[in-house]
Amino acid sequence: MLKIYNSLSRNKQAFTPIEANKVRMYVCGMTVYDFCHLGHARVMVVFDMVSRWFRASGYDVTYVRNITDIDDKIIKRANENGETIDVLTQRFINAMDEDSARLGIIRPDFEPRATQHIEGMINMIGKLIEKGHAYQANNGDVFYSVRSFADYGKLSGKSLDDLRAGERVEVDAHKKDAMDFVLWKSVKPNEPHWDSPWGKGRPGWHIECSVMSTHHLGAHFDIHGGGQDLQFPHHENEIAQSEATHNCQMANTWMHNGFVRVDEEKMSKSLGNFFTIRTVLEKYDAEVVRFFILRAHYRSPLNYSDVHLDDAKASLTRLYTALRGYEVSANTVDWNQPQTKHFKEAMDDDFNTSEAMAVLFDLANELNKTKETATANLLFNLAGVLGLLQQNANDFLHGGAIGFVNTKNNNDVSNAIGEVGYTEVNINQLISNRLEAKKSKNFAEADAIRQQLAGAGIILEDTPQGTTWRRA
RNA sequence: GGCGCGAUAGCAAAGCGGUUAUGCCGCGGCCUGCAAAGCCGUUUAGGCCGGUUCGACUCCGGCUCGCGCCUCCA
Repeated sequence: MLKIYNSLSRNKQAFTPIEANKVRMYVCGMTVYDFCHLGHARVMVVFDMVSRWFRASGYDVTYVRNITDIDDKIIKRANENGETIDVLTQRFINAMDEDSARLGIIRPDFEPRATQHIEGMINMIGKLIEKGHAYQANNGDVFYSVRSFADYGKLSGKSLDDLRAGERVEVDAHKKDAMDFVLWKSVKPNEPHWDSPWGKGRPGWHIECSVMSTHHLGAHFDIHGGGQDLQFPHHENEIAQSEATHNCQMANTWMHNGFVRVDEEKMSKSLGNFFTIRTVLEKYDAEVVRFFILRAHYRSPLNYSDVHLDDAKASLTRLYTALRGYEVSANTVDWNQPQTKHFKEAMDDDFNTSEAMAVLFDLANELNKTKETATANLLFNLAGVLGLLQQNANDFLHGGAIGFVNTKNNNDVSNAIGEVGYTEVNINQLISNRLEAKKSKNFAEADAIRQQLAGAGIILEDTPQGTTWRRA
């Protein structure tokens, strides 16, 4: 039985789908005005893992992750760059898709863009005004009246009377209550706008998620996810909008993943301490990043540093080393074996990937001892549930380092260290040379070759089947 | 000021009221021409103070420290 920690009830609860065998989940995605950083990577990887586990558990999953493609920061950035909003957002959507693909993310079933749902937003705002939950202020903006929604604060556990609105940011004088939030912003010079019953303008941020989730999943769906920082006010506001509009619960389960931190501080654009996914991928294999994210529980804070990435790489190398040389193929996992059962119990316990991954290491250990292809297959398929170990083992082990492109593309191995680096051809030639030296008991020569390669980060390993190599 | 989260060995990170988490690193052994990989073994834990209990890292209370949200943020 799958249990999930629900932010709404603040405890783990058995998951019961609204409709048998179906999971409908919505996750707040990115605002596309810049490259995705590791915090975004965590949301993508975590909810990819969640959707994979539901599918592996036999559910028919509909996964929606939105794209915010209209917002203050986008407008500002487009102006700064002297490009149109469409060009800017499309560029970063493309970049996001690339990053996401490299991290092994299965694309969500729907990736709606806010600008495709303006009409739906206007409709929902209209309903909210009709029902007395929203009002147009005299500056033309339409606000949601938080005091009109009795349950406001139920997700974040906040009480309107205890909040310190205006503590850090000046309150808009047009609001009735300081915590009221904007649904529709009236047009300003040189800004994109749409026609509406309240004049030309554009939507606020919160309304888009209520509208897009309703559009794809209905008024009431199973899971709503996102980063912890969205719990308040964004998700609280979504609840206020959707539940006031539809008179029913919006999502049964609210899931929030923990932050990625740098030096014990939240990684964020405003703090400027962020690392973009593509920067990190210049140095580390994307699977190392995925492994790094999944080996921690999704709700725990995750500290980013090169030391931790190196550690993750070493761990993943152990798994791939075990798998090297086996012909593996995708199979259905039998969940009744001791190890798979353990894995399943861990995953069913609020997606405990840490513990589930311990099973992968148990299997690697068993494989190293028994050398049974069946065990290799089990390891491959079980890891596959998490989107791990799906590369060819040698490809992973050979591809570890950066900067070994032989621009001269020749087979001259005599002077290969340095700016040129080694190609597979170079390395295989050296291995063959070393083998000859070993045969003639010329160990000094053999060791010299091994040293030469080691100096370039290439480690040789003699096995009964011959010599293999990997990048350090 | 309000609300919430966390503190596990050198590092990372889980479960669990009593029985090896796991990975990296270190150390010893086996293996190896020597290594590497692998295998076997092994040193380092549970912020502090109380309480409950036959027994607590695990439950309860207090304290200290760190982090997050209350502005946009994944």
